[in-house]
Amino acid sequence: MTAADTRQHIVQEADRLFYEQGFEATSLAHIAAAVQISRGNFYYHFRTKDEILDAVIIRRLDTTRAMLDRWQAEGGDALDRIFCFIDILVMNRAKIMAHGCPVGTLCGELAKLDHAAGSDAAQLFTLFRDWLAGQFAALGRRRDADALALHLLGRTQGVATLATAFRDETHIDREIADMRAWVRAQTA
Amino acid sequence: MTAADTRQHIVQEADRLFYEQGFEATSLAHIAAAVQISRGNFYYHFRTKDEILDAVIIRRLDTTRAMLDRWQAEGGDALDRIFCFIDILVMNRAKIMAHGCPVGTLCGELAKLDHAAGSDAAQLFTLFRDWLAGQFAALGRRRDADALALHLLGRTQGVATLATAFRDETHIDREIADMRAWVRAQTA
DNA sequence: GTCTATACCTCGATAGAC
DNA sequence: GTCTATCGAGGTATAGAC
Repeated sequence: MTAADTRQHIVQEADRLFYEQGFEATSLAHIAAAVQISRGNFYYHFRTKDEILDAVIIRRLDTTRAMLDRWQAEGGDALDRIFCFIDILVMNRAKIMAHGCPVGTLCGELAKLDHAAGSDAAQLFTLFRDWLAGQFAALGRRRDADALALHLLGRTQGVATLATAFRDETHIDREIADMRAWVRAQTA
Repeated sequence: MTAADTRQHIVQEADRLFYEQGFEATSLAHIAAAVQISRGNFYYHFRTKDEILDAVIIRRLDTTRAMLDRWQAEGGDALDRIFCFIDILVMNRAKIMAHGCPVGTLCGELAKLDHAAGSDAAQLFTLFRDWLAGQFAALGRRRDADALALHLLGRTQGVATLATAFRDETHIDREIADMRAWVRAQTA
């Protein structure tokens, strides 16, 4: 096992645990157990717990960018691409009901902790915001593209928050259908 | 200082700190310092930290019920009352940008902690949900009142989440105006 | 590069004086 | 009813053997 492999493994498991349990509630012992290394070994790869958080955020930024690029390359029109975004809620429904949106809950937790990495985490939202604005611009809504992007982003966050609290699948399905109809209405 | 006074004071400060910093990040030492009592004295009033959480949730349920009752008694129509609900976002804007929605963030944190009190915290949402459904029913939307209530509740949660992440006042104002227009359109 | 052992701190919680 | 003193567990982080 090279150092890079172990490091990547740590970041991957930390990413999952930070999402499932929260950043503060996840101890280095949890991560070490998941990666099957000792707690001491951890400090060969990272100097502090905050450094892991930074690495996790960078990892999420990378995977998010890759996902958006993939959607962009898949050859549909802007409407199809916005539906890809909404489909995140469909595909991750179970996880969202259990742990919320990975982006929204991380930003929320870091805000409460008054953590310096809060602005880095918010860049994850910015990635979606700018990408969505690009799609709405392509649909001929260049003037209010950013407002439309924020609106849709906010709708997904609201659905995720209520999904966690109520675990009401009917509500999720209805809101998703409503969002799709709203998007279609923007272009018509 | 009677025991009831001290207890009430503890719950009041715990309520504030749980909102500002989160439940887990707030230690008994924080609360004791805010109330200006010793850590030991704490255990005369509560046996565990979880018991404080229960008391905080009950306090929030009580103050929320009182607020909804006040709105109901204030003598406007259902449309005015729904606007009172939306105005929470206006009046608590600064706090929401700093710490999010007190209900949404508590439910989210307790879900990640897999905490038994999570369902109690969700009752705070249920209070708003049922009250809003009553208003929509009064507006002649009895058949889909609950769906409309959940939709509006979700919208406010989305705004709160993005407000914390972006601290973008323009976005908050725009979404509030949009929500008001949406409510008006439901009754027309 | 990974380990064991451990330092040091803060946490929730308890005991007992006043 | 409030205090001081303290316990044991578990947190982050470090030292040094292998």
